[in-house]
Amino acid sequence: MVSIDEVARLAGVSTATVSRALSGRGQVSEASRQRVQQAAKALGYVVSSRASSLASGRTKNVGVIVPFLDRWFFSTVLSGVSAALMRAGYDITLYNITADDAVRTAVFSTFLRRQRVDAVIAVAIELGETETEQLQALGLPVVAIGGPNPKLDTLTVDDVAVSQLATQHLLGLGHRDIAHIGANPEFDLDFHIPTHRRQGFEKALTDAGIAVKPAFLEPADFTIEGGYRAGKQLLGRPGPRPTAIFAASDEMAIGAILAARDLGFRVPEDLSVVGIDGHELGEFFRLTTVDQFPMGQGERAAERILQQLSEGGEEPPHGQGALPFELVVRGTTARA
Amino acid sequence: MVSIDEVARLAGVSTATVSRALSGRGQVSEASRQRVQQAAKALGYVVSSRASSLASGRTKNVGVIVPFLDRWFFSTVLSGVSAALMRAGYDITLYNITADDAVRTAVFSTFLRRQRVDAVIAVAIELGETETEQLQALGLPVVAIGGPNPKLDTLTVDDVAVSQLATQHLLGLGHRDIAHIGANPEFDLDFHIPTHRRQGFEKALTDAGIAVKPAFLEPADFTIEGGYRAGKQLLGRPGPRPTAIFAASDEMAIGAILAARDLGFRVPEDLSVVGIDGHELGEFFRLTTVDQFPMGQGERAAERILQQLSEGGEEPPHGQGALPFELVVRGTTARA
DNA sequence: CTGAAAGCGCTAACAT
DNA sequence: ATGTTAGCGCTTTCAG
Repeated sequence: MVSIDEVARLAGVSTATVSRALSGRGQVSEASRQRVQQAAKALGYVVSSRASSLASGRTKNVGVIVPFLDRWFFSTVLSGVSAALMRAGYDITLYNITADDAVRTAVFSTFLRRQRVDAVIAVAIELGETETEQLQALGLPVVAIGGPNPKLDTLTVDDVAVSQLATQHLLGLGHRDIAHIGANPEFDLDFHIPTHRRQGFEKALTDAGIAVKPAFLEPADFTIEGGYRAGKQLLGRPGPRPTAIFAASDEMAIGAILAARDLGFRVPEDLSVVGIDGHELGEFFRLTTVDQFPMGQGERAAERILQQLSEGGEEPPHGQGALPFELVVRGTTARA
Repeated sequence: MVSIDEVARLAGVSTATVSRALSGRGQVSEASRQRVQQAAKALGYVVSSRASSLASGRTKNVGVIVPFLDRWFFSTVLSGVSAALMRAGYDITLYNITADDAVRTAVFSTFLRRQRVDAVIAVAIELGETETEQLQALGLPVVAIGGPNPKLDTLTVDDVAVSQLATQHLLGLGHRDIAHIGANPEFDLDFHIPTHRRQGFEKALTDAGIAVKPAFLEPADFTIEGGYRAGKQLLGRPGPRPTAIFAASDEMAIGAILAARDLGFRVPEDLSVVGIDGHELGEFFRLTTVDQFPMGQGERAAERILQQLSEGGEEPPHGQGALPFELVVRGTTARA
């Protein structure tokens, strides 16, 4: 590996000047800068992050914690984080907190404390009291997506508002008998998203003067299969049937659509269905949904971190940032 | 941050002994080891990877290169890699090679050369001549998933055999008019997977004495939507219709199933469909498929790397390792 | 604007 | 088995 000394020698300057010219810190004459850059390129020199980070305290690396990798939402957010960070020349170290509790503990008590990262982004992780403190104790910029967490800088989408919006769309189309798929107490981890989405649904209904029918509340596990089963329940059993279904995730909405088809219902003629998320499959199923732009969430978090890393220690924009969302009307909803 | 000196002082030994006791390298008396470990725990000491890696040359970190994060296959492989590596105490630095060519170039010429990683795993990346050389020039263990690449240690699944197996399953069920969805010349990046899968299909047919009908070869882009369109083509147009469809990916198979349903065909009564991959959605659609265990691929690659990293420089198991696959018969295939 | 030199926190000979 | 010590390859004062 070619080292800084060789570059210095070839450029005819000291290693200090090479360091300054390459990092952009401190003053270097244009002439020196040129010669150093040429020398570096000629030798194929790349600054050793080991040495650089030990000397400077900066690693040019951000740690990203995610609860799942193999689920669409998380990998899409990660994709956004990665794109924005790499563009800025940062590496990213990935911490996948799995079901394994030992791993989770180790990440907070050991992995993150190895001085390998300049900052941390936590994606949709419900942090325990201790974990939040451990994160703060790192003394690094931290941004959490999903929340809110009053102790951390957070980017959150207002789930109650999101599902209100989706429900109001159905209401606006003249639907009165609207069922809800989602709300599953046993599945209410991760910031109580299922609960919030049910609350927004109920609020929209109540505001419109419509009573919430318990029989129209079908719990499901946020998967296509779960949505399918719930759809079968809602549409297949005797008694009153809904004219529209609000599913608390796109995957459940897709499951419900498939269930409706299997039961001989046409969507949207016989049944309207709306979801939430902006899932990649939504387009294919022509699903009306509320997009929450997961890729953009990742990019935003990354930019926020980069900003805190560049600002020479200005007061961090600590607070609860609101994430955008948008109703996307496609083909699965129509007039009642 | 508590440093090694404080631990040494508290334990009443030198920093060298602390280092030895904590890393497990060199001889330390049981008594000293105990005292050091207690002191370290009491102070909450974690070895600084910056300092440690500069001094030792080891980073306890593996670089992983992936072409996409937001596609099921890649994120699932990554998930396997991550699980295995974290279990061994390794961090993973993620390099997402996107469509952006500048980023790709930067990864090979700069990011990977920062001395931040001990080894590299390349997931399903068709490496150029130069890139392969750059990887070798790092002087680190490298394992590539997908291939083969004669210059690197590689883990590959035999795509020709995989699709032969799937096709033979259809043949065994008595099907003679079998269509193929996949093979798309414009989409033939990434190790020519589309081409290999078509070859296996044709080989199985030929071996069974059946001529390949060009009209039964429908190109598609490996998405559900692409499979849907291809299915519509195959089943909707005038002329002879297949009794079975071999789709070169599960997502296309699912699209084809949906197309068949829309056209009024029952699966598997009127039409058998088989896919390839072992996609998470396969279960829901009761899809018969050839599973290639992506999570296992990631774990294997990680284990291979760990092995090379631990073996004190034994001859690396350089070679072309074969990855397992398995026919999973579910409900979308039946007798002709 | 530039160079000399003192570390950054740890590991690995080399002694003992 | 343990301590001493010389770096690892950079960055950053501090002088000039």
